[in-house]
Amino acid sequence: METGTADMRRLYELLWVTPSGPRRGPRPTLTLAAIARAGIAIADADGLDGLTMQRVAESLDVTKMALYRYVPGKAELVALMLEAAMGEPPPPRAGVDWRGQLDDWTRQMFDRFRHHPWANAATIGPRLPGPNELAWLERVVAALTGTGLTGGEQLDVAVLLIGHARNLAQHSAASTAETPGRAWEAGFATLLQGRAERFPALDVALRSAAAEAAGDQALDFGLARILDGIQALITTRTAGARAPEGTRQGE
Amino acid sequence: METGTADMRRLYELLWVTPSGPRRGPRPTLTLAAIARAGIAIADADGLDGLTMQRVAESLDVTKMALYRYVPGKAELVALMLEAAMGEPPPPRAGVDWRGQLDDWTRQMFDRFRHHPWANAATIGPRLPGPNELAWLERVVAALTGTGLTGGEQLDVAVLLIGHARNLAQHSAASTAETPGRAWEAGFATLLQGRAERFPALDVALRSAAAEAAGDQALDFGLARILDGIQALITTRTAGARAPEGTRQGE
DNA sequence: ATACTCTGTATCCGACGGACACAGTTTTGA
DNA sequence: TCAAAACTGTGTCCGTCGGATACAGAGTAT
Repeated sequence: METGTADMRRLYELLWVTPSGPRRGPRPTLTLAAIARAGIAIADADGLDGLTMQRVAESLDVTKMALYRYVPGKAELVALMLEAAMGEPPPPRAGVDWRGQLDDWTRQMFDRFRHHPWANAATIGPRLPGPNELAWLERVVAALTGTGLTGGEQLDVAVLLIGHARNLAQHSAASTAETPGRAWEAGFATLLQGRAERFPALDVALRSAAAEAAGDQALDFGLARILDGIQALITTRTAGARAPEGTRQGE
Repeated sequence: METGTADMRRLYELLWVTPSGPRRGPRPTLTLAAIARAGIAIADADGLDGLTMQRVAESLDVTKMALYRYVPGKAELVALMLEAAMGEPPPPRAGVDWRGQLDDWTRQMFDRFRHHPWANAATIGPRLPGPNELAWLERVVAALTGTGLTGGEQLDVAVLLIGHARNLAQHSAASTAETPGRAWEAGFATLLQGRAERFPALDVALRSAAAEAAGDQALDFGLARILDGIQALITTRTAGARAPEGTRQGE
């Protein structure tokens, strides 16, 4: 792996530069988009471990090495897949305040990650963002423009929301295959059998949680808390000092 | 990979069952703890990709196959490493309210993940938690006992905070090797060169952010927002069935 | 038509995770 | 006291995967 700075340039061209000019040799039988699509289908089914250059090639009726004419390596293929799987962000609903926009945005992001569980593993470590990824980011910042938050804070909000969407998608991916609701807590409860005195508070919480509702409540809960916190900050900003909106960094 | 249910039992014994009784054959030259320590050292240096059974064995002066007498496979080794790298949670500071406890807790968790960047990749997907992991969870729930939050909500808070710590540790790991501060945003700014009309809000935010302070502000920002949101919820709960503040969100 | 360039292919290699059989060592039971 | 049993570490082997390289055919430009 270890995407060095040398491959970085190649990856940049793959993600950002559109194919150009008249070609010379025989026409390519494949497309970057088709390759990414094939990879996504495989990874959706069997995860990133099941994603093999061999399997991708077979599903496209080509040899494994043919793929390397399009993609420098597996890491770059995954980057392309990620960009394609995210897709363009949905257009913002009109007439919705920042809170509604961020709420929508986070749930959309959650859905994308949920439909492509491998995306979680693919987004660890530093990476070069693609056009779609930046477009998603743009939506958050645009929604927060005019709220009094500084540019850095707007980016911090984006980081926070992306993290929550990813985190919860991962948690819910675990419970999908098994029991629908609180499968996660169910496993913990089993572990706590006969160990209640070692984790007393956890034991009480799990027993209490078992009687509550199931579903995606963890996503809703965290999102509501985060948005409440942001709202509190915005309130103090807009109600506070009428200082000019410039980049005030002091405090 | 694909840790099936068969290996699950073996992993459970590795994580939860203490070695017992009189052994029969020759004395083992290694220890699970020593193996985990060696693996952690390697993964800290070169990541999970650099972690090889071969390298772990070499650093312990044994053959690769000798490790398989202690650990069923690499996945289980990583699980042991994770459990050891997390360690026991630090004891809660006395005389601190729930907010201070959760603040401390999240920063401690952040530090662990920051010191072991591979832990981020090791915690994707469903897994069997070890004693230490459950002990960390216990701390959060214990801190929230008596705040009026239900058991499920307490667990949701834990999920939220863990996610934030992990997420920010990952982001800060990227900027460690390069420029200390906002290296992340710097790369984005380069990408936006000549593309400002495509991502207008993002462009403005990045220019504004460049003038602000750097450092771990993203961790502080998100943590403050999250804790603010939790505090708002707790306030409505402890205030009883009285009319809560305007944080009520439609369904 | 010819030279050039690009595509897909076949072959090969090193690294890695892991299976398996074997030899040596220590404890247990007679 | 002594052999059987059980466990440890080792050497060897295999399948798979990512990737390098050289080559033959296809299509384009001059």
